[in-house]
This record gives sequence, C-alpha cells and structure tokens, in this order.
Amino acid sequence: MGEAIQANQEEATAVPPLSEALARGIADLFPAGRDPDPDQRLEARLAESARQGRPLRVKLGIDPTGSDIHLGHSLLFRKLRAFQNAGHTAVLIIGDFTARIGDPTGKSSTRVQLDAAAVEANAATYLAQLGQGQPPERALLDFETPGRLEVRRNSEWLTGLDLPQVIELLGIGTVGQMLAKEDFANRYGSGTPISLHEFLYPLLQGYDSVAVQADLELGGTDQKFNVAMGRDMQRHFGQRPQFGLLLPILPGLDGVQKMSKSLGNTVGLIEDPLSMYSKLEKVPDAVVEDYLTLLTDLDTAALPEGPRQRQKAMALEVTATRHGREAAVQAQADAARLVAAGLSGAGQVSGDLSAESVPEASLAGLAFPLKAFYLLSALQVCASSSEGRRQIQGGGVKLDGEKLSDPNQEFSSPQELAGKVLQLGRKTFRRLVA
RNA sequence: GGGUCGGUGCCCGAGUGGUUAAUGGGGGCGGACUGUAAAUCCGCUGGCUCUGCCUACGUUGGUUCAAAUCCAACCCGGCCCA
Repeated sequence: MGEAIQANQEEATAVPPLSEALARGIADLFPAGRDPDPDQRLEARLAESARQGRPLRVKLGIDPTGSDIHLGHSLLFRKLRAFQNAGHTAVLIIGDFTARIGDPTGKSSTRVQLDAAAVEANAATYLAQLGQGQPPERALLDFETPGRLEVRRNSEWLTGLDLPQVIELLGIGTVGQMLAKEDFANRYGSGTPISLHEFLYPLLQGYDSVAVQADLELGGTDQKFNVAMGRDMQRHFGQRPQFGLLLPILPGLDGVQKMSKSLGNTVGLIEDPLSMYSKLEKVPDAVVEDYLTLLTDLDTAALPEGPRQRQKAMALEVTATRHGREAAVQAQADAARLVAAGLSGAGQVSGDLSAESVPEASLAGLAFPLKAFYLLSALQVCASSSEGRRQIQGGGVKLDGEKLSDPNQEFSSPQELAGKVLQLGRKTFRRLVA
C-alpha cells in the first residue's frame, strides 16, 4: 500500500509537460483530467508510451473533396508531423468513403456527393502535396521513416458494413446529440434541409477511430463533436477512448472567415513562392499572430514589434517552410521590386525579376493577331473575356508596368509580347513566353 | 399522403405583362489613398476574339404582338397535419 502510494507520487511528478512542438497553438485538448491517469491526461499517456516503447497512434482524417491542400489544412499536418518527429505513428485516414457522404460540419447546406473516381484522383494529389516520395526534410509529412506513417482509406472498413452493423452504429448516437451539434442546430432552426444520411457522418468518422485504434485524434475546433463521437464509439467497442487535440481554424486572407477554397481566401500549399509571399505579406494585422503561431516555428517574442515587420517575417517564414529559404528570400525581393515598379509607373520590371518567381504563361497556341481583352482570358488571368475587357477598362491591367487602356488593342505576333510581364491588379503577374 | 407557402444572377433579396442582363444590400474584383494593410471614396460585377450577337429569373409546355411576371403539368424545398 505504502509502496503503491509512493509509486503514484513518483509517477505524478514524473509526467513531463508537453513539448513546445506538441503544445504550440493547441485550441483544445480533451479529456484533461488532473490525475496522472493515462486515460485522462495526454501527458500521462505519452509517458506511458515512452515507458512501454509503444508509439501512440495519432489519427488525422481528410476528405479528398478538392484537389488542393491549402495552409488552413496544413497546420493539422504540421501537428501530425510533430507527433511523427516525437516518434509516434501518424495514421492518415483518407476519407474516400465519407467524402462521398460529405461532412456536414460547417456547411449550411447538404454537400454534393462525389463519385469514386473523383475522390480517388483527389486522394492521389493530396498525398503528392503532402510530400509522398520526397525526403522528410522537404516533405510536410514523414513518408519514409519506418513506422511513422500509415495511410488508410476508410472504404477499407466502411464499404463492408452490413445493415445490422449500421443500425448498431446508429444506436450509439441520439437525435438529441445530433441536433445539439451547432451546424445541425443552425440548419434545423433556419429551415434548411438536413438529409438523414448526414447524421451518419459523425458516426462513421467515429467508427474510423475504432478501426485504426486511435490513441489521439487531431482536428480543427469544428471537429469536436466528431472527435468526441469517436470516443463514444471506441468505448462501445471496448477500446480505450482516444484523446482529442483540436487546433484553431485558420482565418483566411480576408482575416475574418475561415480559410476555405470556396471563399477564395486561401494560399495553396503548392503555390509558387512569389504569389504565396505576396498574399501572405498583406493579410490583415489581426491574423498575423495566428499565422505565426500555427504556420511557423518562430519564437514570436523574438520578432520585431512593428506590425509590418512581423507581417513580412511571417510571410517569409511560411514561404520558406514550403519552398526553402532561398526561394522565399528571392520572392520577397521580387515582391518588393514589383511594387516599386508599379508605384513609380515605370516599366522594365521584367529584366529584374528572377525567372522562377513570376509564373510563366505560354503564348503558344494562341492565334495572332489577338486583342488585349482576349489575351487575359486565354491565359486564364481572367475568368472570361468579358471580365478581361472590364479589367482593362477599369485600369487594372499593365504590360511591363504600362497601363493598357484599350481592350481592343491588337498584338500582331507573339514576339511583340514575349518576355514582358503582364500584371492584373497588384497580385497577379504572368511572364509571357513565346 | 393532405394543407399551405415558396424556388430570381456568387449569396441575400426586390420586382407581379411591355424601355432594361433585371432595384437594393453583402461578397468579390479594379482604381485613388496607404504600411503592398485597415478605414474612406470611386468604378465594375452573365457569356462571346464584342461597335454587334447570344443565354438568363426551378423544369417543360401553353396564352399573348410581348412573360421573371398569367395558365398547366412536373421537379425540389420549408412549415403544419398525418
């Protein structure tokens, strides 16, 4: 008895706090009991893991519903990587089955269901963007070190469920729980339709945790309900319930709404350095600190105080984490030159810019002579030729720093344009090549 | 299944037979200003290699010289009842 108490005390004092890499930016961690109980406190579970030499299984699910991963997703992967670096096993679940239901979280309407082929294509591009096939130093996730990554698809276990099993799952949640979930509550309250199959989504995501025997699930704060559902599921199936580690939802470039492709306020993971840097260095001041915390490892206390300097430091560092420091520094310099050229109204920026930082746009395949407004849509700088026309009329289009004024201005040959830089507004640049 | 109300451009939302890509707001884009920001002001915001031509108000038909606006059927949804 006395020994047991002593052992407990030893354990209590022996549990180290979470490392900076694991703790940084966490919005919520549950359960967070006070006792040194490895089922109630993550620090204790980590200590147990170290003692037993058994890596924790850290689950992160992604639904391959789009083709691009953006910075808003990346903070979850960064945290997952931090667990990999600490020696744990990342279990990346590709929600190929659930993607076809559509996560109702954060949605104000039923999501369109995708077909299997589209989902599979998206999954492949996701893995590529996460760094599959690249060395761990350059990749977002460590794909190479043995035991550090499992990639699973939830169709593996969800496709085979039969009706009795589905009914068992449905029995674990209640209508009250579902309607208490904010998204459903809002939709129900405002008379927006909720399809019955949408109730299945949290249950299936929870069941994923059972299938992979997760110790910990990562997610955005909007995932709390679903992650908690995983705990209920695991308990029901006789497993130790997972911990939930939630990260903030990254605000988008507008600084207000969450970063989301449909809102058009994203920075893509594979975006070129110049546009990545240019977008980041003008995010609203209010979100710069969030970006620093969630997207970099910088010691924010050591940065200069001026908001503009912090903004630049953040943009540089985030760009560097994706493209390397050299490319980021180059992008920063190019961004400054472009702005200077734009402000002075002087042309001839093209020669000063490094080739790789301004995306190229090929003139090949275009029929000359062509008119200025058509050029914009043909190069996909504008969504339509009509929009191109309007942008020129609005004074937003420059060629080598010189404002175009006539949408109907004709260019007779590719040589007339090759080597020049086409600019739309302040953010969009294209180096024209023949 | 019954009753009832409704489906308008990226979103919300006017418009109820007749200049019209269709009031207004939001959002977005562009311009001025600025810190490449915010705030403010101004412009644009269906498509088309465009001085003109197309396509648009859930769908399909119909009435009419003329329809987003009238009629019919159908599809989809909210609410109430079952």
